[in-house]
Amino acid sequence: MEWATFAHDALRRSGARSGAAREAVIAYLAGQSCCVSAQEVLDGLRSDGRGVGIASVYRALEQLAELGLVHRIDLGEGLTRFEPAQPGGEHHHHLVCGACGKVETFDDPALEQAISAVAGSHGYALGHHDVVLRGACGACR
Amino acid sequence: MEWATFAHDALRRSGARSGAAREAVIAYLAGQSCCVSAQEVLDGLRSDGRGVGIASVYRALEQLAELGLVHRIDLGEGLTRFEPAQPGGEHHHHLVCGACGKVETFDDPALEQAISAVAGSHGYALGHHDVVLRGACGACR
DNA sequence: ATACGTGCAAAGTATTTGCAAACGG
DNA sequence: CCGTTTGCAAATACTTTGCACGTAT
Repeated sequence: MEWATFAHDALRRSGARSGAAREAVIAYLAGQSCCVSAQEVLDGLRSDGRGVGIASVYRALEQLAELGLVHRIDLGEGLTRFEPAQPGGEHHHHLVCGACGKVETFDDPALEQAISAVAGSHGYALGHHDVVLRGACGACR
Repeated sequence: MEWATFAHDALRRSGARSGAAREAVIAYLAGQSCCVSAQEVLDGLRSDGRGVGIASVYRALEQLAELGLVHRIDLGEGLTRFEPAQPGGEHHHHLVCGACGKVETFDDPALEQAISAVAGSHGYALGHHDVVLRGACGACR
């Protein structure tokens, strides 16, 4: 199922109404593969000729995050990034090159298992988790 | 070796002079086991009767971070936390309880190895990395 | 002496909130 | 209709910067 469809369903189920700004944010996010900032969302919508306000972008992202439809990602730049969350729980983490700023994603079962084991051994019911690796990418080393 | 001593040496080597505010920040951090915010550092110094300015705290933390003497940690609260970095490279990561806000630290070799393997397989020279696990702690579940 | 460190206040940036108007069910 | 959503502007929170003065070397 498309993420946008999934998001619409979840919103409807939560009792939310439909509105132009949030629809636009959902459509924009659905076309993103990796994390984007609130400002990037706004710029994307504005360049499509939509007169959206930044506050509506933040409100939409906040609402989607509360429903688990987007994940907040912090790459240490002093701003929050957001990305659509897959319903199945599949997720990836991020590798950031400190030299060129490139951001790559990765997904590693051994890492997930280690994380799960740590949470379990501390008595935690694991929720969301963020892993951000910083370093120098192949081209920049 | 004490972290404070290590920090002093590294600062001297970098050509920095000594100043009251930064000394106070170093002394405060040396007494912390886990991450603190800039405001917490300031409050700690102020309650010791020191007339330090918040700007000096930020400047000291920035300088220490650049020398690798403190690590910036982001737990997703919208502010940056700082903690003294051990010279040997030993470090820990964080578990945050979403219900009570408790922050615990952990250190897991399997996790570190998985991280190292991921970075290597992507051609990255691994630098610093942050792992933040969120969930419900034993008491809150 | 001279450059670095410091404190205050002002500026800057990201995000949130108050509010009146527009809008959906 | 009535409550949600929206855009704007103002407010807030954290962090950085400008500047005059103090201080270490």
